Amino acid sequence: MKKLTRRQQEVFETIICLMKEQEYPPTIKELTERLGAASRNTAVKHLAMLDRKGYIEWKKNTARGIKVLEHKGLLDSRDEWSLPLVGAVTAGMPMLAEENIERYMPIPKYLLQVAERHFLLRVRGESMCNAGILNGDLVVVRSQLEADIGDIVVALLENEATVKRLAVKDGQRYLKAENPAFPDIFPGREWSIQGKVVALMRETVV
Amino acid sequence: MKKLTRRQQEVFETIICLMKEQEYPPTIKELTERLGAASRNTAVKHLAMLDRKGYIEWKKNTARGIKVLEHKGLLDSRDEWSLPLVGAVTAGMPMLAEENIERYMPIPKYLLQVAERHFLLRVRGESMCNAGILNGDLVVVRSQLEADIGDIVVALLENEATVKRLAVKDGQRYLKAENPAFPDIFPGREWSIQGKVVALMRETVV
DNA sequence: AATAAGGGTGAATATGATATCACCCTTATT
DNA sequence: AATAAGGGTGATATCATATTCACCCTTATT
Repeated sequence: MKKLTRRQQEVFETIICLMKEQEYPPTIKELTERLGAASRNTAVKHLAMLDRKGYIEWKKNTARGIKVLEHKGLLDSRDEWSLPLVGAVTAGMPMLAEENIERYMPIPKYLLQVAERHFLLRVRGESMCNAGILNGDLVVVRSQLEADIGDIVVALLENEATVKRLAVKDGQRYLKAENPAFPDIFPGREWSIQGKVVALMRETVV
Repeated sequence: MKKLTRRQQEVFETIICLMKEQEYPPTIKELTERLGAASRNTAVKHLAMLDRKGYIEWKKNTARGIKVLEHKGLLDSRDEWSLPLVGAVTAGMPMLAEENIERYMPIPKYLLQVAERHFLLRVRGESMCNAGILNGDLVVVRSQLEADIGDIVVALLENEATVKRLAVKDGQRYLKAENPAFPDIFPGREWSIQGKVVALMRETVV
């Protein structure tokens, strides 16, 4: 991408700034004023240049027709997915039924490739602390009914969801707690894998 | 918030849809067309209603003057901060100098209250694994030169940054590794606290 | 039967926003 | 000395957009 002059950089940042303030792009008039310029043509020329250099997309004859293009992460819009935070995990087929969804939370895109078939779960308890998963952590789960040995999974036993590592002993699969104080679980009758933990977020209480 | 009629819900979703397509709000004309209505006044009336019911903010005499307000997480925009990912941590005053910043990454707002004085750091090594911080984790650090005993801090010793827990023994502060295999560090001559770890993100390699 | 509210039409009007012209200044580059 | 490029001014023409008015239909509610 072609480099910007100091002034062009300034104009570019002003656009981003105005977009964050208003939630939509500025008009040429607004931009002119914020730049402290007297003539709108000043803004017009800069927009044309920023468009030519690939920093924005400028649609002609369109009010606020400015689209800021990705620029080394300076612009963060559209870099997130919206995933459902699941409260109660239930056994009935549609785990993501309306009632189970507490709210939607934005998750950075770099934590997962696609948004489909993912949901969030708040971890309760210390049974996985040796795997770096603490009480209160928010885990991103990919919804799937199978998993590989060694994966950290969300399993459903008797209407209760639990996060454990999938392990095998004597040819039998079981759920291994990553904390010696907690027992491993050798599931009895009915149990199922609901998904695999693919990412994690922790907010420290300050 | 007042409930929407079926049609109003439809209009509302159409607006969000158009915003995602274009990256800026639609004009009344565009909205009218997308709704399949013949008269712009149809769109105008709906906009007025959505504004009155608190779903949007509609600025008069303004092209594309539509702001979609928060609606149970359906709209995820602007829920993130853009923080610098620091590569090399250096001793020279401006830790956040241009050269040190690898890139900017969007961080969900709920992980921290304000964006000011925060940066990101990629954790290397296993010395903090008992505190739930693993190799490769991305920690969100609040930039501060002091910290309380028990805080997990980013410390700078001899031009190297390290993440440890701040502890005290015999009245002397030291850096405690949360992994018995790693030694605690009793800093010698020059060392400093650069910040406090306030959040964490982990992306599991799938 | 009368009324209110949601939803819609069509056209005139006002105004906000964009496009473009000619022209100016300064600083490098050739 | 000539030229090109960045940066800027001011005015005008044109277009896109928003606003408003009068009027229509349907479905509940009173």
